Amino acid sequence: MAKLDKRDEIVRAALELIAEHGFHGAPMAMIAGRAGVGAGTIYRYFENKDVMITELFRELEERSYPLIKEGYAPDKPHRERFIHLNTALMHYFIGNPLDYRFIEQFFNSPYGVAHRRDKLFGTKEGCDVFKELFEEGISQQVMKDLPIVILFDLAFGPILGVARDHILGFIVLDDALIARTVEACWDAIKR
Amino acid sequence: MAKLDKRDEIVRAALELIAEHGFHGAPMAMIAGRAGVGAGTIYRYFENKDVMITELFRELEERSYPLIKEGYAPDKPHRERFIHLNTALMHYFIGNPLDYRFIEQFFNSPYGVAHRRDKLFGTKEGCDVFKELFEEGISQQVMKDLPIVILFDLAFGPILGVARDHILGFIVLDDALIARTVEACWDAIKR
Amino acid sequence: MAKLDKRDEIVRAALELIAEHGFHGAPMAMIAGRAGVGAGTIYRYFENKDVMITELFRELEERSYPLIKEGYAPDKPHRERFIHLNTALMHYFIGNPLDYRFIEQFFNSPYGVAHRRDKLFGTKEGCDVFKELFEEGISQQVMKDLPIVILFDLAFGPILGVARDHILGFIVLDDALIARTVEACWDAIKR
Amino acid sequence: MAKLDKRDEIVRAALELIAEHGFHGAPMAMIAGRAGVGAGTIYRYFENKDVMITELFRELEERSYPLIKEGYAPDKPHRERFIHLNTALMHYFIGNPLDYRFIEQFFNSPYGVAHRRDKLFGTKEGCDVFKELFEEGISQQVMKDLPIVILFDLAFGPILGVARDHILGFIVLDDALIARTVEACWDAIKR
DNA sequence: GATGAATGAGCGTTCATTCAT
DNA sequence: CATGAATGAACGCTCATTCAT
Repeated sequence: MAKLDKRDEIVRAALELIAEHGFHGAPMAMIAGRAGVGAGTIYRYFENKDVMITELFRELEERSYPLIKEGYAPDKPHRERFIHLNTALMHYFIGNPLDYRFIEQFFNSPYGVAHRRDKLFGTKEGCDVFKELFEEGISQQVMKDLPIVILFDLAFGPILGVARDHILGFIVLDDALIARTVEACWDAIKR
Repeated sequence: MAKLDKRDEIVRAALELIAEHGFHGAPMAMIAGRAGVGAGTIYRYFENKDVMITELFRELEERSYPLIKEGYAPDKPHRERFIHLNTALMHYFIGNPLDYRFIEQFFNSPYGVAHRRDKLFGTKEGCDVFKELFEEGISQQVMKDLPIVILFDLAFGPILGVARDHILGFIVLDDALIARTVEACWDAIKR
Repeated sequence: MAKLDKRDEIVRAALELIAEHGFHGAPMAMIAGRAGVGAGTIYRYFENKDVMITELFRELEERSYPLIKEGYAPDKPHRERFIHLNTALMHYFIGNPLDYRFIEQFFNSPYGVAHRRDKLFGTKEGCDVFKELFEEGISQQVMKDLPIVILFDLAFGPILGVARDHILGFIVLDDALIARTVEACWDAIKR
Repeated sequence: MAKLDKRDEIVRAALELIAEHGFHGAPMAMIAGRAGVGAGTIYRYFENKDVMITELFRELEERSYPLIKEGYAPDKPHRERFIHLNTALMHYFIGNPLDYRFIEQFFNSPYGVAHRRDKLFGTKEGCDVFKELFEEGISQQVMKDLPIVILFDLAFGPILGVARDHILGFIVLDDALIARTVEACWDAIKR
């Protein structure tokens, strides 16, 4: 097994186990076992468990970003662009429930708070398309003139919730329902 | 210290510490210490940590419910009723940040999932005002004809997010901003 | 409830619970609960748990002694006397399984060792009939000339074992089987 | 310290402490301390305390069985065979007082009851020599026609008792005394 | 570099005993 | 006298991390 393979296996195993059992239900030894490496080996790639989790989130972000941006046309109207992005996001979540569960846990933890702080105030890049879209939408008076943070909450809060309800089996999403949900989010932010 | 005082102290300490550090960051011994009681004392009032957490949530629910329903007029138009409730909810959250953080942790945990399931499918009462309002709104074609679960997500997801951002200091809410946020939620669910 | 009643209730409850669950499976609070008294009340009658257990054993001994000696005729031949006593002992055990279980636990514990030491070397009275019978039996060359301790083991060891097997359901004793077992014990000690 | 050494140290420490203080008087931390290992180390070798105790008993059994059967001649008369086995058993006990005390505790506990049940009714092998000897002895009318369980009690009850009295210092056994005690047990079971 | 046995601090929980009422 | 709420030391057990091999 090459070096990168090992790292990948660790990442994969950690994602699976944390998604399934939460941070505290996924001991390092279990992750190592699932990854097929020694427990000590994880520490060659990650300084400690916290760092591993943060790193893992970063990789998820990087992996998902292109998927969401795929087919994104910056020239289309704001509404269309928003719907494109949010639909892609929803599809990403329900198509990758492990990723979703991990991200949800991450946001709802001290890690998530720090991360959000960095995103909003720091120099960290990430949801830049969204940010740009929102800023443009506000300035062009297509969207409500609310703090951008609030627009994020209006746009993504329901998506996260609906994705969770689907993954947990409370509802069964189909393309029509996704479209109507995303549309409703647009109603929330549009002028 | 009278008996009820002790229980209250435990509840208060648990709420504070869990809100601040999460379930796993709030050991029973630390809760006992903060409450000024012996470690074993907690177990006179709660069978175990899980039961304590569930109970704590239930008390929060009971405490908040009247606050939210206060001044609620079932005869007013749906829009007004919705805005009343959601505004009250937001005020409750930002006025009781400890409660908010605890509730957030609770929902994002196995407890929360079970609770949500009971609420949605079971006979458990609780968010009945909301449920009734939504069902009525749908049938009277004032609100979008979406599964009620999705309406919940559209209505509360943003509120939770915005409340958190305020509590964490990412934004500073005032009455105007709250009003406009709640209004935006209404836009999401209204027809 | 009069004073003696309380003490009796405690003794009864302790016997039941210890017989059923062992010393460590019978917390003082549970004993108090079963006895219908407060937890602290036990300590008015017994200095601590150890003392209570020792005392309890002593009472059992006192209670059983007359039952076993009942109908004992010191003039009869040794064989007949031995068989009378051992049969009575067996009947006592299988007729009072709680007593048996408690006694068994008691013997098999630090308490039991100390008690046995006192009995053999000290001034404590108790199994005097047996002791006299054995000493007489030896001196009259009816029984084997073995240390009296060994005679005790030969005479009672099997009785305890068979009683336990009956109580645990490994065998079903009837009068004939008891008679033959006791007879076998006699064979072990007789010359 | 090699891997097997650690396990051996744990086993030795557990045997010593349990023999001396009983199951409840031998906390895992104390066993670890005596063994010179960390508390968690025990759990690398045994799933939990119960498993450790059961395993320990099994190892004792395995260790003792060859000692007891050594020199056993299945062709000799029943009497001689019985005396050989029971004498060997007695020697094993008084030569390994720690083993004896542990075994005694084990039998007098829920573990022991379950074990006995398996032995008597199940397919578990173990005291097979004894069982065979007894069954043969009964069918050839050399021994009393009693349930085999009772024969076990008559044969071993006294041995256990006498061994304990020796270990506790109530008597001092020598070869002659052992011989006469074993002989007495034979008298109990022989026709 | 890779391993996994070893560690021990820390967890949730129990229970004999005390003492204010 | 009787109570039972309160205690806190002690228990069995877990797991992030280290380090000898």
